[in-house]
Amino acid sequence: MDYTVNGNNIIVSEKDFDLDETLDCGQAFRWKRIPTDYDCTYEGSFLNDRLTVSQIKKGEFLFHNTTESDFLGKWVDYFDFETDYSELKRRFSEDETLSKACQFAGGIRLLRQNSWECLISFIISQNNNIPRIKGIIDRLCGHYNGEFPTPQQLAQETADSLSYLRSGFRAKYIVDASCKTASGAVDLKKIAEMPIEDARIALRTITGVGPKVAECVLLFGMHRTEAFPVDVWIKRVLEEYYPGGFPEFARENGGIAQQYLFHYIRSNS
DNA sequence: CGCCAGGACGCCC
DNA sequence: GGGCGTCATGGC
Repeated sequence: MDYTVNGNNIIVSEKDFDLDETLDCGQAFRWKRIPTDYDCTYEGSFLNDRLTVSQIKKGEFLFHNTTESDFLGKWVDYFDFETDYSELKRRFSEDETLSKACQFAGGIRLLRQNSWECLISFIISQNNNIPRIKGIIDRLCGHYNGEFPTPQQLAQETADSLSYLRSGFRAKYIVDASCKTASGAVDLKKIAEMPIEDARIALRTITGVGPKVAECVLLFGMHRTEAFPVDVWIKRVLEEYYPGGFPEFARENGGIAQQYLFHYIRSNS
């Protein structure tokens, strides 16, 4: 990744990055594509830091109204710019299917999101579709001045008081996750450092967090790249292309591989 | 109307 | 320990 300061903006050059593929692939739900003259532009936020970012052309990006210190201090980490995805994809390409998936959607990066926001987001995601997930999270943040509520704030709510979300049966899961996080019964910072099997067990003490949601929180919210969420699409990939098991060499970054495969199989079905 | 959506729970055997 | 109905909501 290279960058230059240009007035109030930062210009970023990174070939292993595509805005649509990264921000609209189902790993984050609070980015909105807005119409501009650029290839594409997204507005969104990480914690309470808002950002407008455009793709000027393939591999080149404009971070609007961003200081160099904010860029280096926040967005480099969020977009995982210090990880060499070329090297990752080179290693993945030893496998034929993964090689095709990397060529198909090679601009996906694994965002380093906030674990708490991820936990609530993926609880909402269960048995749901992406547009509706976004709508529910939008109503949730809209209720708190556009910012994502804290565990303490949400712990005061009940399934009834959350009815404005229209999140259905998931409301009681949101309340349980919030109470357990606010009370310290669930400590996301500690869970992030645990051996992964212990982390899975700890996350699943929350009602409404099963294998899939726990894996998503580990991968997207704690950057545990060995976490491997399996949904119906990935199950299909495993049955069709990996009857003998997922290749050992790719497992330490299985979650990133999973992102490429997920996008690949969905777009080609 | 039925079906499905990046699932989890409760109950059954 | 696997199989299956149920859980809200909304788009198609």
